Amino acid sequence: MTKKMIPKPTESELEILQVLWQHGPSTVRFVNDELSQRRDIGYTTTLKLLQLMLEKVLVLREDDTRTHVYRAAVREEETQGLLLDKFVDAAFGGSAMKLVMQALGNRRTSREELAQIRRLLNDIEIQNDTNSPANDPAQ
Amino acid sequence: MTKKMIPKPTESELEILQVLWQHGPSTVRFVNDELSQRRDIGYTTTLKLLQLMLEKVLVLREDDTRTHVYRAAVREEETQGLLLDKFVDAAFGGSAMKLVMQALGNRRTSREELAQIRRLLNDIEIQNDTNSPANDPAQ
DNA sequence: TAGAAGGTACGATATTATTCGTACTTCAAA
DNA sequence: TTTGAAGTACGAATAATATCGTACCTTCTA
Repeated sequence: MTKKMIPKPTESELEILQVLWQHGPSTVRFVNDELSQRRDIGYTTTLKLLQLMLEKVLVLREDDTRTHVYRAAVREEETQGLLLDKFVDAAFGGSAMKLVMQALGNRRTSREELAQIRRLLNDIEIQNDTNSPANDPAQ
Repeated sequence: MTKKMIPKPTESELEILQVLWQHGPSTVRFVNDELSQRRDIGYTTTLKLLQLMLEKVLVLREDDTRTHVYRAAVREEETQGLLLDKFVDAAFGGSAMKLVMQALGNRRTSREELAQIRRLLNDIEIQNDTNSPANDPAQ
């Protein structure tokens, strides 16, 4: 019954998860090639990282084949949500609002993206109206 | 001329910066009391952290008085911006958009906050129209 | 003026994350 | 059937953080 608790991935682990999320199940060689495009990293380093991630159950692997295949064991959105929560606390004193304003304020945002956000805002507003009987001034 | 390069603060350092940003220049004692409310931490640990932060010039201090007073040497928004960039890369593969959607999607957002975002979106749109001659499909 | 209270300095230790070398294994091709 | 290319396993070195003990200094007050 206990909802699967995701251990917070480290920077390097996250880098690897990105590869797996983006490309699906992959060999060590493939993951390493991807990482190598971004920075200097040895093959056995990648291998070791994946092995550690396996212990933490951040990834799963198929080892029937000689060349093992790893795949993410944690979902992208869920993991990002977890990290986002911690990040909002750590860097923005818990204010998701300040974070959103920063994120939108300090970078180019295309017309299409703006529209996308507006749609989301509408959805949220409708949901607010539907669910909460009165409005609830923050306490 | 080189714009001051902010070293990326660690988790603990950020915790301390939050205190200094929120309360202004503070003594070690005060910072430690604040941190203690959130977690177990010894006085000398806080002291040491502040001393290390002084070396990295994340904080400045007045030591004319016997009891030193520390204050943030980096601005809140600037630091948050820096961290946000890195975080977007690390956790969201560089897509600030995905981050914003997550941040808005998975938490209660009050009517007032929604309005605030809408205002920001309007500002951005106006600025887009003013500055860019045609629209620039992301490349 | 002795000594307790409350400061600072700083070395030592523990912990975590990252990195890589080396040994061993398996497979396929010459 | 040898050999070398491509794998995996895993211990150990390194680096960065975080934590704390202890020594020492300053100030107040009984």
